[in-house]
Amino acid sequence: MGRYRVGLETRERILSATRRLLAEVGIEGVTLKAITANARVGAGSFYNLFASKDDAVFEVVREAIEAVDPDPAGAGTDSLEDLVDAFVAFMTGSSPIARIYLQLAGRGLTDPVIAARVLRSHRRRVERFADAWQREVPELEPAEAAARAEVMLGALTGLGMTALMDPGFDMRRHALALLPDAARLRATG
Amino acid sequence: MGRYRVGLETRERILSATRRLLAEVGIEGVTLKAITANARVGAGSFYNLFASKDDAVFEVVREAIEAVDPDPAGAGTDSLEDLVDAFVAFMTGSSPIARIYLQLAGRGLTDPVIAARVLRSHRRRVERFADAWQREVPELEPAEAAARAEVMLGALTGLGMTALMDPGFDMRRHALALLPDAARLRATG
DNA sequence: TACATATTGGAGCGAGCGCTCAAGTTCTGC
DNA sequence: GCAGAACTTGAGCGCTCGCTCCAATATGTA
Repeated sequence: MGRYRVGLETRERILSATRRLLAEVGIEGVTLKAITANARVGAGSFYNLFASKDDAVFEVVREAIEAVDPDPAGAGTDSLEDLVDAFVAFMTGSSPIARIYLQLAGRGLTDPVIAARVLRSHRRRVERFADAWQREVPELEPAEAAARAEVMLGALTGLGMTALMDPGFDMRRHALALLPDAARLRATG
Repeated sequence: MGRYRVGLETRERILSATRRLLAEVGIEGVTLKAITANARVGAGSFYNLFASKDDAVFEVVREAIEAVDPDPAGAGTDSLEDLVDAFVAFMTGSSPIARIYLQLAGRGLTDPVIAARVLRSHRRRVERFADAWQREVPELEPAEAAARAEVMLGALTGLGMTALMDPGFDMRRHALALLPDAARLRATG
């Protein structure tokens, strides 16, 4: 499976086509026919290199998440409004990863394996937000900071869904309302 | 569509079969064949009563949501905490339809037809929440009440997703944090 | 060069999908 | 009890799906 030069190149073309299609039509819209047509490859070539369609899809999603994940060093210097802005940009920006992420989360509602993966990345993000809350409002109990982070992320996720369905939706405006007064003033100032 | 007694009964049998199947096998598992076999009805009868398969699915979801409505008549008597409690009950209660609702919303991220339907019901709900905000805090500008309703519903949706993936998640606790102080005190007694 | 192995395209398989349609049956109001 | 609307059936249409198969060809190795 991909031992000769041409084979590896074909593999890359297939992954690239899958990536492009995931971005354009989402997880359910990705068909084998679309992938092979887009990669200009026969179905036989595809199955010479991948065990199944899902095999290719998971590989692309894995790579995409990895590319976005980094948490650069986790230095802990990001403010609450930084995090909110980053999340809004993630949802409303040009990158299609957000849509895929939410569709994956939707699958997680019935697929325990996917649910575990989604929850893990969710928890990591809640921690980041909780830390930022603590820095913003130092007198907060840690549990209270965590609770506020949870609510904030929930709201951002929900607002993101609306934003992705309704292009006219001003996600940033609503998202900023989630900030404590001081941070909101800084952000809108 | 469903004007004679038998027709209405058939309609109920179909909805009941759809409800049962949605609960048992999830949204992907519900096929027309399964519905009609389960309801002991020909495909033609189905299409005499429903415009499409999705039509029946939406109806089931709509009814499930309505079932937890604290003010089905729209009398304008529901408080903010009533609405939040109803949403939490819908998400965390015994009915498996909440899962279906969120999966439908997920499909709306790439399917414009579904997106339109989801957004329509979303807007209706935002209005209900906005009215309740207005009643709770009369000095609020209408636009501000609408904005708070939007954020609140976004948060409830996002928290619902977490709750459905993580059985240990205390959705109600986090949801109540979204209420204004007076209402929160009333709700937590 | 000779040969094994990897890679290729694409016709086509079998299954399953949502949905249509023509024909016959049942119900209701008058 | 009759007209006509509402209801019913289920074979089957047209389509798409993931995937298989295999002869032809390209590639790397000795």
